[in-house]
Amino acid sequence: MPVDAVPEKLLNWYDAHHRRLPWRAGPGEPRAAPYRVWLSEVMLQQTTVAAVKSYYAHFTTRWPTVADLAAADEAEVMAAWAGLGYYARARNLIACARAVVNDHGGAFPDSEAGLRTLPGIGDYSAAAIAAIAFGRRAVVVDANVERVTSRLFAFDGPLPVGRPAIRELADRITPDERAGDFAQAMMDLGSSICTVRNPQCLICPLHGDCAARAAGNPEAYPVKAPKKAKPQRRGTAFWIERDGHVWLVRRPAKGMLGGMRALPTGPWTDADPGLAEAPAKADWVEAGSVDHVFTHFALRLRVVTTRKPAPLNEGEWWPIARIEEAGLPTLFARAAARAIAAAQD
DNA sequence: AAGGCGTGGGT
DNA sequence: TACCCAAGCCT
Repeated sequence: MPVDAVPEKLLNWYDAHHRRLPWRAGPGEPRAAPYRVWLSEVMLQQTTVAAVKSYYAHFTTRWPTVADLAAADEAEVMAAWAGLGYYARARNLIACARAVVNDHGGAFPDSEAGLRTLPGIGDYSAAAIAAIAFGRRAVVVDANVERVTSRLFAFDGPLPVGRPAIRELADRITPDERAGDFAQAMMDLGSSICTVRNPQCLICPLHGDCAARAAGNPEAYPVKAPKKAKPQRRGTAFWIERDGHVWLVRRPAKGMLGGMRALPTGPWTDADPGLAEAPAKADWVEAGSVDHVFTHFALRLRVVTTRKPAPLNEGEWWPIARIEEAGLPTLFARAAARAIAAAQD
């Protein structure tokens, strides 16, 4: 099926129907600032537009330039990221801002290769920023592009092995001009029309060009390798209270929820660890448990509380009335809510 | 290079 | 309900 007309059709559709998003250039503005494009792309990695919006607004208000972010207090940035997930992104965000200021004179590299060297910027983000912020011709491949492209060509090589081949197909339809708009058009199309389930082929601008549509099985693409089962793990969180304050720790920089404030916990294992590795000697009171699902395992976190702890180290007393300002990841925000609710029973 | 790494919305 | 999945990156 010939695809020569695909770029023009898609760009025409984009001109008429594209989403208005805070990080996109407004009318009369040719391109958004590289800092804003970069910030939005990092936030959008594996994350929905709806979830990103309020975080993007806060970050751009609190840190309007890359220099502001480079000079920011790390703990404040991590707390501002709390709830968005994939916290390595926040650590890399700070490292990247500092690299731009220290190694690139405060300006983002304007090429895909230059961007690719920065922390937290991989193949996708480098291509997206080069195309959207700098007008470069780059082949931008995210999950939307993989879905649209695999359907367009009825490409049935299973992911992730088939990924390089899909990139070749995407390269074939990427125009020399307006590659940034083309990429965003593919993503808008993927999010609104060429969806994972129930694609709206009847209103798709590429209806007549799509091999999967012609075959009547668009939902069959992309083909994916089977996924593994999620193990169930168990752990215990310790809510230690004194004079209206709770004891919080900071998790190690690497690993789950790395660098984030948290309630103390013991190890997360396949059996209930109980009170093993409690941070203090105390008479623990049950406060219930929280079930939380991560990318590669599910966790049942038992919450226990005390108001009379033995001495503690390496942590801080945080006012319970302002617990939402601690920047707890969602797991611990839920555990905290459980402890507070239990105290009122 | 396969697996670690969050969360919330949709079906 | 239980599952799927999202504008991926890093090691």
